[in-house]
Amino acid sequence: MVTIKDVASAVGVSPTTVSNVIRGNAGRVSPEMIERINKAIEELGYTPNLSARALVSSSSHIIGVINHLVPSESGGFFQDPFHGALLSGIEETLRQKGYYMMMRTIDSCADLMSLLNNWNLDGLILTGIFPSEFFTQLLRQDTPFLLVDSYVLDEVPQVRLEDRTGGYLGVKHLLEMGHRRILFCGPPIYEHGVLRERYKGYCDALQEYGLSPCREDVYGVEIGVDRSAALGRELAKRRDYTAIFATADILAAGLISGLNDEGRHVPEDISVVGFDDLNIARLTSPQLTTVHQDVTLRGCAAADMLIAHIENKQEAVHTITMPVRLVERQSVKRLS
Amino acid sequence: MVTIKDVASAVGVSPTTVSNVIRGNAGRVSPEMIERINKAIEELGYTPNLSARALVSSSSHIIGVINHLVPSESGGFFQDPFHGALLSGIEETLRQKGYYMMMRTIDSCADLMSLLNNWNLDGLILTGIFPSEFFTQLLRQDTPFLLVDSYVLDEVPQVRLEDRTGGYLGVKHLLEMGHRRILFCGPPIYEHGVLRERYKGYCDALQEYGLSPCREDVYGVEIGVDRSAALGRELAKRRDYTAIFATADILAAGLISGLNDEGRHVPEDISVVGFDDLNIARLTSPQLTTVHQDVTLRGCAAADMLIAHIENKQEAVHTITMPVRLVERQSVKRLS
DNA sequence: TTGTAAGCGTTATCAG
DNA sequence: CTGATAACGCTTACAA
Repeated sequence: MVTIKDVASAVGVSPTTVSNVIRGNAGRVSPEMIERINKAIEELGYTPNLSARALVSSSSHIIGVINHLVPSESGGFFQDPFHGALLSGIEETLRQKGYYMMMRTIDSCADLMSLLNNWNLDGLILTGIFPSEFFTQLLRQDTPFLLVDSYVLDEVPQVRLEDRTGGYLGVKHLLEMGHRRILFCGPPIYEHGVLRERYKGYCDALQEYGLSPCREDVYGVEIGVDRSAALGRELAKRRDYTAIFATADILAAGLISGLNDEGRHVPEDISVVGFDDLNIARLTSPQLTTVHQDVTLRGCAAADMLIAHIENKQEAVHTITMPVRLVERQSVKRLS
Repeated sequence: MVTIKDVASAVGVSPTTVSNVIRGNAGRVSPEMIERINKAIEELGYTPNLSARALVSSSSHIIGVINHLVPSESGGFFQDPFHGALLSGIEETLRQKGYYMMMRTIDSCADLMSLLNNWNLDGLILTGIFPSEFFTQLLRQDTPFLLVDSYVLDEVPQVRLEDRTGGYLGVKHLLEMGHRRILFCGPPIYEHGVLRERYKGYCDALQEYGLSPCREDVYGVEIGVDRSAALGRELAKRRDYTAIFATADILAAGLISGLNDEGRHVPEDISVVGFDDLNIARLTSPQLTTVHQDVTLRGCAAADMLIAHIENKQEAVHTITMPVRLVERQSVKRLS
């Protein structure tokens, strides 16, 4: 391991000077010296020891990307293609801006706090569902953090989506295609949060057509292939509706599969609209009509926003909202 | 930030003693002292600064999980559900064994070497495709590393799969169901590696039935929805085969979708066998008959094996091979 | 059983 | 423009 000292003695200067040229502390050192030192750095293959830097500067340039472990769906986090797309954006942006990404699932708030202190994390991106205890604790300290796709209170910094509009667009499309009885399927609805908003959009659209939502048209189902397929089989029994609005493509795909198992076909018998427009929306047969969001871009936005907070706490924004749009494919049938 | 010193002075002992009880260096300190110190640690909310520890012990307990960035498929790494499942296993195991996971895509070998030194990484897990230059460089230094699902030389430590058997099982199943002309679709075949093995299995099975493989039955296609669907549309034109063996479920799903676009249905017109048995295998219609592997378990195995290398370089194994089996679902039709 | 002191590689302060 | 020197929080000989 070659250190600053090695470089210094190779060139015949003090460690301080080497440090200054490394950290771009220009002005403070002569051009020819910079030249010589850079050459030595190159030749010796010097790489800064970031642990040491973190120690002395109490800033690690490490961002924690955290998922709260829900026991019922162990590993589900990574399996969900939504998170893959999100991570892709987060990782790329962090890397380009000179940050490192430490990924971890956690059980408890204490876990998270330990992690934070263990590594002097510069910031935190939280994905998934967190009990509000986490936020009260996090808000009480000063490491910036931010939520993506959590079901969450307004006070917390986050990258949001036009969820209500999304719900509205998906359901309105079904209504325009002649459907009148439309089921709403998504993870259990929380008081605040994404799903609540999408549900409101669902209601908005129904209302616009003079319809009113009813309890037995709303189904709660956890994200996951097995459970959504099971729900699909269950829904195959009902004959009093013609369409389903699902709050995630992965759910929609499972539903289609379950319906199929029971001989109900999409879109001939039942029309389905999804949400997200992930790759899988084009892998199902029929391809899924869905509400599009740019998940990867959302990851980028999250990372950008967090870094803005870290580097310049003043002017950084607290919340941003990303747009949605409807993408028509093959899973909706026009009723004559 | 509360440090060892704070704990020490709170209890009225030296930092060394505190350090000893923290690091479980028992024997060296009296029971009642241990008691008092632990109490103080608890009360003050002490958390070890791992940067400092890494600095002094030149071991960080951080494992780098690395993907080589192939420009043509930016972000593809994360999108691929295979990697999601893999990561899930890796993360869980690392965490349980007290390691931290730093994820990063890299452009070049130099990038990787910098990362390694920057953080004193204790080990490396590589996923994806790497030029052999990487391996020669990595083998030349002494941080343990390991490959999962790369297309790779034998000398490198890795978690393998019964790829040849997998190819054999999938194709044999098609043969048993009466198919005689079977296409092979996968990413471009390299001289060594996973796909080569699967292809050998394909040949094995054909040979067993007195058939011989021919060049025009082998298709190369990069992993990705668009490209595999496009290939599906292309394959819809050929009428001289009845079945396809795809080396990944995600490919199989794309193919089915593309075939569908052109009015060729699975399994009525064409039978398809996939590989991996990811969640999506149950989301396609028809559900995919596929060669199963336990991807998450493979991630666990990889992490376990790497840690064994790190903590006990002697007895750790160099390579392990995980089993496969065929899972029959609905994408293969029996020819009368 | 406990304490002292040096040192890991870096940055920051201040003096030359 | 350059260089001592201290400090970051921790571990580890070695000493008491």
